[in-house]
Amino acid sequence: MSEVQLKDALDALKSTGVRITPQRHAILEYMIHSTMHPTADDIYRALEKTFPNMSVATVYNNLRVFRKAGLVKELTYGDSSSRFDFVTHDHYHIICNDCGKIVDFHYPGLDEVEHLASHVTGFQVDYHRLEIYGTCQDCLGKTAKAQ
Amino acid sequence: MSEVQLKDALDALKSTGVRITPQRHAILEYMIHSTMHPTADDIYRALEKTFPNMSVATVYNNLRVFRKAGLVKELTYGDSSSRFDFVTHDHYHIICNDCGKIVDFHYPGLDEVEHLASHVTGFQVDYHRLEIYGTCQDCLGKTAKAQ
DNA sequence: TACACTATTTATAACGATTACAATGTAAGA
DNA sequence: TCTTACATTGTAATCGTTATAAATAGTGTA
Repeated sequence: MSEVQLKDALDALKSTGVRITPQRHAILEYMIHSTMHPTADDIYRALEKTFPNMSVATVYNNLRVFRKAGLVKELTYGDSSSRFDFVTHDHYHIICNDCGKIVDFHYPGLDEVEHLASHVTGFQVDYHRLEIYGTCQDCLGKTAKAQ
Repeated sequence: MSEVQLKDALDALKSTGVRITPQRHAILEYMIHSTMHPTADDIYRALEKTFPNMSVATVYNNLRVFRKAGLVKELTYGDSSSRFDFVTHDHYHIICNDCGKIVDFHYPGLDEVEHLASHVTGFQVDYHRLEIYGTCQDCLGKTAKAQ
């Protein structure tokens, strides 16, 4: 399943004339298999055993390449560092304000909001971004115990 | 109208035991009268004529004070620096990918999305964030001319 | 008014994420 | 093989933001 995703991603890259280096292969593979939404540093640290002298710059460079190819989305939240999300199908994120966990969920596209916004502001709409914030069950349980 | 907003904000601050310094007054006033969504640096540069030796730290400190008091929202987008938005009533933002302009628009709350997300993930939902991206009319006009 | 206490501002140094740059390495095509 | 273009590496630089310590100003009390 994720093997197919990896193969598709590599094919997509190759078809746009991007070389598949071992580092790129490893970064993509890591992103696809990772259920969380890693930061550049997460990726760097996860791969430094396999690539002892890979540079952080390489991670950033390639994340940019993947982003331009549409394979990866950059998530910018309040905290300092960006998180990166392998693009599978459209989904939204719900984020725990206690522990920072990010969980995916699906919802039919919010076309109506886009239409209204476009109508009211005169903008040509390209896309939107939606996130929900709250507290996950683990953290709810923890605070309940602590009392 | 905005005078009332300013007075309300100052009262709200005073009631929580925060001192109203000239700098705080000026920052709040600037934010209320500004139609755009300024960065900390925008505020700093706008006020350095009136307060020639105000520090950038003062701007950041007070934005944090205002944020904790619920007077101001911090908007974190992909670009480097945060933007700050004086909280009037609930509204969403539509953002131009060309020039970065941010325009407000209203839309009835997306309760349904929150409910579904809560149901599917088990989170206790607090709030959500939605932004729409596209191109504003000015920039649409410019590219049309350029062709 | 004088004093002590606390909040606030200021100036500057430090931090951390990200990017720029130059040098080196590596792959593909003639 | 030679050439050329692309990738990686290591490091320095950048930039937004925060921490810190000293100076300043406000508040309450005697």
